Amino acid sequence: MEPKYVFKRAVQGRAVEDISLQIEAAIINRDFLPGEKLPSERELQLQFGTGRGVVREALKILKQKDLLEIKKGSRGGAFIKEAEVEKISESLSLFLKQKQIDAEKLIEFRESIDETITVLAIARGSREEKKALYLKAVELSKIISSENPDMDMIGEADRELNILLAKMTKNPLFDWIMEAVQFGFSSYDYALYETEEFRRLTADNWKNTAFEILEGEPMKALSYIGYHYSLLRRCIDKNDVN
Amino acid sequence: MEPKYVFKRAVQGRAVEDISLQIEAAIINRDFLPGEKLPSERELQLQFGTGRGVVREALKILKQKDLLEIKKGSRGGAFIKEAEVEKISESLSLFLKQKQIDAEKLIEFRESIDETITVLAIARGSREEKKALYLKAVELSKIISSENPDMDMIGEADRELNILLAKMTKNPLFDWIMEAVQFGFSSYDYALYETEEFRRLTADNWKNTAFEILEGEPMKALSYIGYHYSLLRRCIDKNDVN
DNA sequence: GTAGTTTATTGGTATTACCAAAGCTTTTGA
DNA sequence: TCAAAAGCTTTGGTAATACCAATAAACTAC
Repeated sequence: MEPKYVFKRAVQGRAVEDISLQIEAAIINRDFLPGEKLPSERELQLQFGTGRGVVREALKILKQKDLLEIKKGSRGGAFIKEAEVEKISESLSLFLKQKQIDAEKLIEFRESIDETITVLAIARGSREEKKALYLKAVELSKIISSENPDMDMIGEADRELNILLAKMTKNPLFDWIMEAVQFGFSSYDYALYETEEFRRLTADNWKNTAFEILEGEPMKALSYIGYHYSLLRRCIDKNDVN
Repeated sequence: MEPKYVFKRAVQGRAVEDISLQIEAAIINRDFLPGEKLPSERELQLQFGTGRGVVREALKILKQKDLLEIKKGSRGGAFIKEAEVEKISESLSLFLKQKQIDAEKLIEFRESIDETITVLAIARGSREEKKALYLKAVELSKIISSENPDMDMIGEADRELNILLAKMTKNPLFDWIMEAVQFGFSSYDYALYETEEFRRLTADNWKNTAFEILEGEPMKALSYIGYHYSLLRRCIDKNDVN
């Protein structure tokens, strides 16, 4: 069987770049659909008229761009991947990490985004989603009132709450931004759950927020959101020696 | 001279991943500062105890992540790079393309950010900055009322207005995000300036917005911001055949 | 028919050799 | 004396080859 798609010979001297661009273009152009498989490395090597090494380097780039998923073994290969927010936010969070942003700037930013998200979530979230959010908040409360609360579970629950909320906006951009700021800066959030007092206050506040979202009360929900960040600020101020 | 930093041997079977993670960690951890150079590929190969191929694949990944800049020749090598917003917008725009996100989602997102930016800009921008913003808005008006308005100049002025505004927040996150979402999708903004009618309305509106910011009137400024996006939406609706 | 074994495919790694670009050093020539 | 040119050296870029390792399908024995 002849290949479904034939690539052009790569230009010498910048073969890796050329190859990755050709493949990327083909994907964007929907010549390969998500789930489909690229030819094997050995086959690509022939089509591009290069060594296998450059093909591999190109594939690694595309994998990093979250365009490909690579599987080993028989019937393995490079599969076109459906882009996911998680991977995209990674690049933003990496950027933020490198820029060493201070806590207050980040909190301010997140708070503003969170307000919009909350309003949209109330407007667009389905009743099921709102219930799920509330249940997750209750779950967080339970984890926290247990004897020896597992910090990892708490962090995970907090993260999931934020993600659930962002998803309810039905706008992937909010997903993206929330994932990103959280991805790199969960450390700040952990601060909220370190002392018993803040732990309880925060969990209760999440429950209240989720409740008002369920009730469809934007102003009340927003006031709880504000309280959340006010708690966070107090925590950071106490902990940080900066 | 012995190397400044020594990496650990890479684990067999996922050497590329391991190497790229080790180097990334070292960069994030500031073991290498922007502008500094990693050891040569042949040196890294020794430190990681691997072949040169995997080192190269790892470096390509980090280059794609915008962490490295690679130069050929004597005194060449992999240099640690100062992260730039462009890369974020690139990956964001790739994501939006792949997901086929429609304009409305983008507008919605930008509008919400813009509102916060405006409020913060009024609160934190210096009088000089506010004046500069207003002057830039006047300049845009002038460009537009000229005989044959240069679309590139218009686009540039619009972009600068947004940047000025974002800078006034004194929070770089707003800067970055605005740039990121604007960069990839300036095409939509251009739509606003295509017909003579919208061109004038938009420019006037910018002037009004800047004026209210100068006056320190957040509510009035916000209402103009809202009008800006309402104009944008009408434009897109008219132009887009989707 | 099912469990275990073999085998073919495909990505992962190592090695080696050579090319190409770019900076540095030496030579050349006025 | 000094500047242009030639050559040298370092370092990334590419090719070719061989072998390892994982995986799924085909096969075999019971």
